[in-house]
Amino acid sequence: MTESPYHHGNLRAVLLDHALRRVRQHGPSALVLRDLAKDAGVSPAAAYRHFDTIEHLRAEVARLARQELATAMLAARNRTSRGRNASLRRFEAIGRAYVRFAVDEPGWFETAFAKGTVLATTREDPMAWDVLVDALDELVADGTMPARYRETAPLVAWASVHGLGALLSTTPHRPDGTPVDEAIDVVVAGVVRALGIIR
Amino acid sequence: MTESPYHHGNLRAVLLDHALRRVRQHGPSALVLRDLAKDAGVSPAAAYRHFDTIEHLRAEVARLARQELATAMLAARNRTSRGRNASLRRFEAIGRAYVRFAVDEPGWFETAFAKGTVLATTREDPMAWDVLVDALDELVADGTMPARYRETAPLVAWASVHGLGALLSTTPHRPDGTPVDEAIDVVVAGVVRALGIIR
DNA sequence: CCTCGCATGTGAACAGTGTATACATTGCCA
DNA sequence: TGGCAATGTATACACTGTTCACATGCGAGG
Repeated sequence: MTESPYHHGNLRAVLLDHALRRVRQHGPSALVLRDLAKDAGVSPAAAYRHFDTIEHLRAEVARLARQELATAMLAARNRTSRGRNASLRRFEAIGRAYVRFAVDEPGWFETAFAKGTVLATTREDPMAWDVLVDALDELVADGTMPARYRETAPLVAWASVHGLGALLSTTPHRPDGTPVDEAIDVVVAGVVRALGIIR
Repeated sequence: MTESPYHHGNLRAVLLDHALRRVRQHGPSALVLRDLAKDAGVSPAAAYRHFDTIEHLRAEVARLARQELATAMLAARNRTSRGRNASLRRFEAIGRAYVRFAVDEPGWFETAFAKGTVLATTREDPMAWDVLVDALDELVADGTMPARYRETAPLVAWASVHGLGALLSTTPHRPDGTPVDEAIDVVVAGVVRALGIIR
């Protein structure tokens, strides 16, 4: 495959793949049309057969980045062992994974939430949101979390981890400040208290 | 003043002023050198006598935007009446002001925390950070907040309001979701609980 | 007071962007 | 098999940031 110069068939996917790779290493600003075209061995104008404008391409890459985030959260969730306090440990693992993703993959994280790319966070790709909601339902179901906080819990939890993630991925890690892992523990513990959970 | 084409003396300040104005209305992407030069009635190259590169200009504009944020927080703090629970109401007012700034001035908020412009949030311009820390000290001093949470409180509070602000200013306000004011109330209440404060 | 030096601004150019348009190629289907 | 719609090319254009040689004028030292 990938022989004929014309019609190699999946140019759209190839462009997105290279975009995701570039953005991962060098951030959203590394997403430049002509470079992607060169990566794919194609003329710059060819991209316009698949994306009306580069903003549309950018939006799609952002969606894929958000998908990566959801995958990381889900993986962390499934990595958690069963047993005592499993629901709480799962919930904490998800939160930690969110911030970890922001720190370990700053390029993807920044891309995921770049202005103009998010049309409706919870509507369009409910994956990450659903992972959170399911974890919260579990907490209520086994009595770990008071039901009265259930309604507001998603926003409280999401704001906290998103804020920490944004701060840690934007600000270069200062050697004097709190180490990353401690910061994560602190914020996750804060969320747990905010949800009325007593350990 | 502003007569001689050459050496109008405060070009640097004028450029920053126009940049702040443009960025306020149309976001960070509206910061284009040639337009700023045109605004100031000056050749594009003139800017290079005051800024090595546009990134330096951007960084300075970001600093000014963060200063606006701190000013808004301080104003909200001082607008709070004295009386019963004054320290808590002040603290809440500060948090609300942070998110309100993100919602009401998305251009400035986004500019303030754009990647690469924040060298060390808490170090470089401690204004906003200090406002928060002072409010927390007050809470501990009058016994509203347990002292054991004092150390981790700044990070918990900051992450929450910054996260909500980032989400609300990035995501266009969806008519179906929680109204902005309710979202703010929910998150602020969450922070209060996370800090072990019982109303 | 004058003059010369240095800070500041100008003009023209260049490389790198996204994008539009006219044209070329190919796969597919009637 | 012939033609047509989908896909890719070549070229050009407007708009970025940036550089460099040159122009200007303010202010300090004779």
